[in-house]
This record gives sequence, C-alpha cells and structure tokens, in this order.
Amino acid sequence: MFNSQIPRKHSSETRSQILDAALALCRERGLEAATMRDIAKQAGVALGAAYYYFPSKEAIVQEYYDAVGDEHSSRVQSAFQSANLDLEARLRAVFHLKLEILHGDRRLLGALFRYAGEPEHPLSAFGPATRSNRQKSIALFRRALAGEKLPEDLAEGLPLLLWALHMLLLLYFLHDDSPEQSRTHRLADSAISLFVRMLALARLPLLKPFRGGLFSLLRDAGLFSEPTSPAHVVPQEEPS
Amino acid sequence: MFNSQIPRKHSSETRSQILDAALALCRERGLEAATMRDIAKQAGVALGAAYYYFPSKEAIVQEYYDAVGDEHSSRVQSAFQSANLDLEARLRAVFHLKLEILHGDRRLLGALFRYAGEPEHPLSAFGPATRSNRQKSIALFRRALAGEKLPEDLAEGLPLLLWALHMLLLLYFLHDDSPEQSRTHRLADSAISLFVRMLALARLPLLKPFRGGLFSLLRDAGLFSEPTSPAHVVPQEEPS
DNA sequence: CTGCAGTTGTGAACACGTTCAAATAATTCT
DNA sequence: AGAATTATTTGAACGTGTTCACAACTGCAG
Repeated sequence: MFNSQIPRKHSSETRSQILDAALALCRERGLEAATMRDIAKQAGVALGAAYYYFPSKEAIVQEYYDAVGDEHSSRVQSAFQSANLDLEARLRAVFHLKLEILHGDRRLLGALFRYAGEPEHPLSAFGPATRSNRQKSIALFRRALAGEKLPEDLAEGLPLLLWALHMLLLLYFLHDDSPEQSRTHRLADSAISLFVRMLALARLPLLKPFRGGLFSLLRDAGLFSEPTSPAHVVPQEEPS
Repeated sequence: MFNSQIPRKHSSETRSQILDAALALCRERGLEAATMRDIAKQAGVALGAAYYYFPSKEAIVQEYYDAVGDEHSSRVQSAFQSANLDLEARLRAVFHLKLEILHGDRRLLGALFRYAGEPEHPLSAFGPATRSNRQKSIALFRRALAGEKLPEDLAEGLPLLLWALHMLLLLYFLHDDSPEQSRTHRLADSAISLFVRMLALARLPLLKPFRGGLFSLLRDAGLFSEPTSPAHVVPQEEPS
C-alpha cells in the first residue's frame, strides 16, 4: 500500500499457465509462429490476461533466459563442489552445462540477440536492463578462474572476456545445424584448450605489455565499470 | 520473356524516392517509429507501391547496408592507392572509414544485429543471404594484410578474425554514447595497435602450436569454407 | 448481508507490416 | 491505329502485438 517498489506478486497459477503455454508453443513452432492469441488460448485465458501478467511477448522469453541463468548457476555450483576440477575442467563445465540447458531450445534462443544493437531496448542483451543477468553469468567465469594466482589485470579482465567468448559460442550454437550441435561442443573444447594454454603463456613477464594493452583497452571501453556503476550505458542509479 | 532469372530492373525513380524517404525517416525517428505508411506518404506513393519495389521494410535498410559496403570498399581503395601505408595505418583506415560512413546513422544500424541469431532469416548478418556483403567486407581486411609475408594459416584466418573484430566494434559503436562516439574510435586504435604488436609476436616459431590451434579451431567451425561453399549454413548452390 | 476497493480477467479496438485483387499507365505487337 | 500484354500503382483487408475501458471476482469492513 505504501510502497509499490517491491515487484508485484502476481499470485495465482495463471501466470505460470501462460508462461508454460508460451514456452511450449515457441519451442514447437518458433518464436514468430507462436502468436499471443494462440498462447492465450492454450493457457485457457483471454488475450488480455497474458498482458496482465507480462508486459510483452518478448518479456515472456526473457523470463526463460532468466530461468536458464539460474539453472546454469546452480548446476555450475554443483559441478564445482562435487569434484576437484582444474581450470580447464571448470571452464568446460561452465560452457557445456550452458549448452546442455539450452539444448533443444534453439528456436527460443533466437531472440537473445534480437535487440543486441538497440541499447535503449529493455531486452538488449548488452543493455542496462539485463545487467544483473549478465553479471551473474560473468560471476561464473570469475569463479572458474578463482585460485589461479593471476596478475590483477588478468583477474579483472578475463571473466568478461570469457563471457564474451561464451556469447559468441551461443551465436555459433544458433547457426550450428550439425547433429546435436556437436560442432559447437567441439568448438568449445578447442577454444577452452587454446585459452588455457595461452593463459599459461600470458603469465610470462615477456608479455606483460600486451596484457597491459588489453587491460587498458577494456578499461577505456568502460566495460569494467559495469558491475558497480554502468558508466557507458546509463547514469541513473539510486544510492543503495 | 524467356528468362526471368535476371533480376528485374525496376526502372523509374519511384524506387529511389521510396528508399530516400525511408532512410530519411529512419534516420530522423528511428527504425520502429518510421512506419511504412509514413514512408509511402513521404515518398508520395501509396502503401502498396513500397511493397512493389521492396519485399519488406527491413529489405530497405538492407539496401542501405549494401550501399555502405560499396562506399566502404571504394573509400578504402582510394586510401590505399593515395599513399603508401604500413599495416597499422591500413587497418586504421579500414576501421575509421567504416565508422565515418556510419556516423550519424546509428539508429539505422540497430537492425544489423536484429536477426543475427536467426540463420534462416534472409537478413541475418551471419546467414547465407548476406554472404556476398560479408565477403566483400572481409576482402578489405585481406587487402590490408596483403604483402605482410604471413604464414599461410595466419593469412587465411586473420581477415575473418579482423572482420569479426570489426563487427564487435560496430556493436560497441551502437552502444557508445560518448560525444561523436570518440570512445569507439579510441577503442579501434587501441585494438589495432594491440593486434599489430601481437602479430609481430605471432611470427615467432615459439607460438606456432597456438597459431595452429586457432587455425584448426576456425577450420573446424566451418568458417573458412564459407567463401566458396557455405558448408555449415546452406547446401543448395547451383554449379556455376 | 451489503457495500466497496483491489485484483483478476475479458474482448473489442488500434496501429503496424504485409498481401492481394483490381485499376491504371506504359509498352509491345499486329 | 487498335489490341494485347506487361509494368506500375492503388487501397482495402488480413493477422499480428499491444492497449484499454470495462466486467467479474475476491476479500473484508460495516
């Protein structure tokens, strides 16, 4: 009553009925072909009800992305706890677990990049509105690198770099029509192996200036400041 | 009469009137806000006429992308001929000329990535339908690298890598709200400088296995086969 | 029970991109 | 020239995502 800041609860099961119907139809027919009217009908509600619970059609699949992120975090955590993995194995876990979760949902994933080039759009994968998701994903890579005794500059830059690599891999995943997307999995392994070997090399003092160059490049880009204050995207941020 | 294979001419000026109106309105209001009805009205034709000359709204801005590609090729060629530039200067020319052409058209550019994740879409930036454009762009980077006496693997892989880098830079460009996108320009210079220094390093035999790793990674991804036959995307290709 | 306020649900209506049958203009053929 | 064919142009109509004024329901205070 006195604060409407707290996200509304939207109780009742209607919400998940709509969500389930939407995801089922999108998985079956693809994103465009699944119309809001079909979704509402399948959920057993009127068209308007869907818009009572979700601001837009894309917001429904955004919810799916969020769920994927949570599932990914949870599975990675389990994997890291259940065994003592070295760096390469940890990275493989992060990559392959993501691909496993997404397996079979490629049609749903197409919209991931749809608004990538429109910063002001609330569903832009690189925009401010999806920041918390992004940070949660980057944190997984930071955890995979934890305890590797890296120089400070690398420790700060590599998680972001790995996340970017992971986004590129998802893009490839979407275009991969090899059976079971086996190509994407092989590509992930090759890339990780190469990454780990280069990391060993990067520790040599000989390459210090290059690391510095990469680091200041990323810093100048404003990509580091994002976690605490999104410098290059949006200024408004209430003081917590 | 006997062959309708040759792309129809679509004579008359109506076509360019529609194109001009569309680009003007999109530049002014953004892509979504410029409706086909407004475009047709501004061009002084009926709604249907726009669809007689262009298959879709997005196809109009695709035409813009094509024009940008041609303009870019032309300007790069001039720059390379007018002076004897070293590798770094050539790369700077390619990057900055592109940014110059795009300057002021960022709202038009948003759609570049819209279908990136939907391979079957005719406007997917990485799909088969836009292949010739892509190849033209990659050729520019190949030309920038020409005469650098590179090992064969690098000579084949680097143009593609630079093109990918250039796409990432465009993505940053779209999100860059610094005045005149100065941040993007600085980022380009840093990245190019870093690239050139790493290239010198990459020539050392010490790093051969890494080059090989990167090369086979790209080859496995099927990214090389694209120029002559788009292996991983689409099979149908008439024997020329 | 009655009112009443908040929540939940409805479907007509809007603007959009797109399609299409039909109308008109241009060109070619006889 | 007139006829026939093709190229261009028109605007109504379709299906879409989304909005909105309203109806129905729920829980609770009187």
